Amino acid sequence: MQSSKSLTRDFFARPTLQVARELIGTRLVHLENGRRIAGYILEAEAYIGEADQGCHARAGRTKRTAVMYGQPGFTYVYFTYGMHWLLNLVTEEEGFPAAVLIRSIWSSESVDLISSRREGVPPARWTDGPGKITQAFNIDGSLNGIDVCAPGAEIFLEEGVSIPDSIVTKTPRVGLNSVPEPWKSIPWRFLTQGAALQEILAEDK
DNA sequence: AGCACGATTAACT
DNA sequence: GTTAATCGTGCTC
Repeated sequence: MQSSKSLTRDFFARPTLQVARELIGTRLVHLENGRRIAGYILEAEAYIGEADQGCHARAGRTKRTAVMYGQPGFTYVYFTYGMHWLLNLVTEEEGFPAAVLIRSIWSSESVDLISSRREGVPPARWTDGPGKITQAFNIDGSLNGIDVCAPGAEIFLEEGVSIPDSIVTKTPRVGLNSVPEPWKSIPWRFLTQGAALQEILAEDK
């Protein structure tokens, strides 16, 4: 049974680890020319404050990181490796820089459009990486710093399915190869997978 | 002004 | 397992 209730600012104005965990199972929606492109978030990572040496805010407030210092519930979309856009959602109170990186999604709406943007790729690989998500959902820097809690927002989140703790795994974050400990290994990545998850998704028709 | 590198991906051996 | 692609950002000179 699908719920269409949108996540409000209160959801994002909380500790980042809690937001990252609870985003698992919610639906990300990109309203593109009025058409819904959507899917269930399966993997997310927390980036928390200037002390976190894996977080971009370790460099302090710059033009790029400014949005992380702003209100929770805004997008932080940045460009990396010269070719990929990555989508984050800003968390915690205004003034404290933190965000959640959306790393993996199970595509559920406008799959024909997603398929065409991921030509030759099997469905399970359409959106199983942060750069793949933005490619499939057509998200880029023009959508940086938008309020996902505003009525009619182009990007927003909806209550989706309930994912029990028994099928949520916590691991170190991915790709922080030159980040010092303890930040490199701290388990701030949340993901869900497996047969039990597939059953939950299959029942949400 | 120059430089090293990255919250990645796809295509290799 | 390794590596190229490709460019904005932040740091150093």
